[in-house]
Amino acid sequence: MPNDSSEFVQALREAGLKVTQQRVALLATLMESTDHPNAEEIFVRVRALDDSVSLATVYRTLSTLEEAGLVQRLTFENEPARFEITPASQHDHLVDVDSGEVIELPSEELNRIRQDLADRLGYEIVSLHSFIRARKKPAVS
Amino acid sequence: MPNDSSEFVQALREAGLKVTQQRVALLATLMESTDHPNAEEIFVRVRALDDSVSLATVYRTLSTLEEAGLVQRLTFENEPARFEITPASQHDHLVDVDSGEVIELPSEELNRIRQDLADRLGYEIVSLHSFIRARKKPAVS
DNA sequence: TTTTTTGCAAACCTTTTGCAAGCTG
DNA sequence: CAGCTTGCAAAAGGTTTGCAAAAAA
Repeated sequence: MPNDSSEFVQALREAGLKVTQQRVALLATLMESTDHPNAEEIFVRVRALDDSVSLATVYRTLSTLEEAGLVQRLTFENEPARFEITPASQHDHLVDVDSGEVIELPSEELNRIRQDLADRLGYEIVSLHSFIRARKKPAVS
Repeated sequence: MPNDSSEFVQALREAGLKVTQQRVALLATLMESTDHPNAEEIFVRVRALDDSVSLATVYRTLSTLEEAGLVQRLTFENEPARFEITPASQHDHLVDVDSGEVIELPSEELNRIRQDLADRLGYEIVSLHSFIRARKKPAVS
């Protein structure tokens, strides 16, 4: 396994996962992606770095990395799952129903309230999945 | 089409939809369900009322009713979509990752904050999909 | 060398769809 | 009666899996 210097190699080691070319390529791809690509899109992008990667491996690796907490799966309606590198702080997503664009919402306040609700019910939060489907309002003159 | 007295018949009329035995049966089923069943489960329950209903119709009807705003689709991870009669007030869902149980969270405050965030970005909310995956904490003595 | 990971292709599962027949308004 | 709705069976689309070969530790 190449290039121990990479931050991804380290992340994989810390997660107790074997360091493979494919996993590193996938993490690198996801790190460069500012949008929220789905498996198919990730597949295309990963192949630019390593054209040996198969779609099956993309799916398998995404699940593995999700389980390890390195990647976050976003489950929206009527579309394949999207993915992102686990963000420093949890946030909600606003999905533009017309363009499909995803905007990340700052939500410390939302997080605090949710944390509180869960606490009160005796639950600890495992993960959060929040998206608001919304439509751009005509600009106010 | 039977029994005009039913509240469901009226709801369908108001939505501008044709009143069919299948739609009424599906609405009745969903109204009786306190859990959040998926299409397959709804299919089984509807057949208790009207054994002519097909699974295809369950899916088609759910989509139709969703579009009409009478039904809400809940998209969780790694499982088929679940449905509920459109609730009086929007709420978040807490999903017990061990049991699969879904708990509805009171969230006027969350709603207000989200409304605010969307407003500020110039968006109007179309629908909300929020679920928190959580695990029961051991009871504190 | 042992064990895990991968590629390929086939399978899976949920959801959608074409079509002819049956209802609704 | 015109047009929407349904049942059936087949198809679609995203995701998973069995297996033998390849790579990691």
